[in-house]
Amino acid sequence: MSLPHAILTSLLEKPASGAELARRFEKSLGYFWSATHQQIYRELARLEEAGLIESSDRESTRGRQRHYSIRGSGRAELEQWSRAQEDPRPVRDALLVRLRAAAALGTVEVAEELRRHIGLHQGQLDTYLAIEHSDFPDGGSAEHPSARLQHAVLAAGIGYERAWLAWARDTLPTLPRDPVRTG
Amino acid sequence: MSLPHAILTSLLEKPASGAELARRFEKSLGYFWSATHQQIYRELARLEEAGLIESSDRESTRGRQRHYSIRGSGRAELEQWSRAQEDPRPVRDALLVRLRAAAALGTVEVAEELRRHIGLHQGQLDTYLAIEHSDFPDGGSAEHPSARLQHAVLAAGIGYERAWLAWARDTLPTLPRDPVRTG
DNA sequence: AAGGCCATGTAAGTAGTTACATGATTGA
DNA sequence: TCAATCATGTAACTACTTACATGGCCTT
Repeated sequence: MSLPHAILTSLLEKPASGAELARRFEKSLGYFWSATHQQIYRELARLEEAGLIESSDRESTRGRQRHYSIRGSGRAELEQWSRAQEDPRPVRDALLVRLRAAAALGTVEVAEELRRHIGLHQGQLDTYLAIEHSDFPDGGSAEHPSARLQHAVLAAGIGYERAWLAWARDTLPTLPRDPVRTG
Repeated sequence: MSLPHAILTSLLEKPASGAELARRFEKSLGYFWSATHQQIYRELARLEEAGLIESSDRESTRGRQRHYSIRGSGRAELEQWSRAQEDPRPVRDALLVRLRAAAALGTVEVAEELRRHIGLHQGQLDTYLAIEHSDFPDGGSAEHPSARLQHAVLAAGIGYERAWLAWARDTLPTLPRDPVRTG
């Protein structure tokens, strides 16, 4: 149940339209809780219905921008949720399922796909590092508490990608050789 | 779309009943692709309908055990899927959303909950390490290809938990102090 | 005024979760 | 024999995905 709370958080940081929220999810929030614009619009409608947020235009306005901001009850809901206990959900990684399938089948070539994923994860890591460089240039010592938390969230993403890449680079050379290519 | 393929993989390793599959998901497969028994039974019905697996008892047998095994077409489907390209899904971590919410709210105590999660992740890591110790005692040098892949999958889980714990232990001391407790 | 783009939205389908129900087996 | 447990299953709901639709605005 994190999507509504992610939206409330983003609106608390700054009021926005649905499309603007979708853009924020694309480039920051979505790194650890992704959402499509369809999910966002639906959730905004629910949150407004529940009285946790309010918009400039109460009726359905197709095509016209509609600005949302958080209400007091929304902030209260967010405080309560952020204090609650909630266990971590287990990881889901389809690539690991495929590796295990390959192990069971005994014949399948997986090195190529693993290399492709290494490229994708490296790209994600580079993105995180670029954000860190631009948003937290001073290395983290002198930040005030809220910036520290934001930095910590980013650091989690960086740590995850680095661990993934380290694992993949350890694993790759242990795999059966793939067919030699000409050239 | 990994659940049916995870089930096919498990049945390829060894035929099983639904409950036995649920137990396997509990203690190994589920570490990177979890599933409840309800999902498993539903998926088994679909896979049998599609002709990819077969069971001892064709009719609905409430209460009585029903053994499934994979058919040739199921193995073919699994081979095709394990060869396919499929991009990684973005990470979803509700705790990071809560940290970001706490940063935006400015007042919320998060250290306690972070410590609780450290305990949970440490427990998961210990579980993985125990499995590694019992299933791959020789350190990984002399394993044959299929065992190497299985070991690699386990190593991914270990690497993930270690990275998470390292991040959390770096982050914890940077958080605002929580109320001093008596005693 | 027409074409392209942007913002908002609808619809349908799939996946995952939570709560509950029923028949079989076991063992006190 | 009856309570506990196990195996299988149903139902309802929520979350997420994919495909498509509509209205407004901007540019030419």
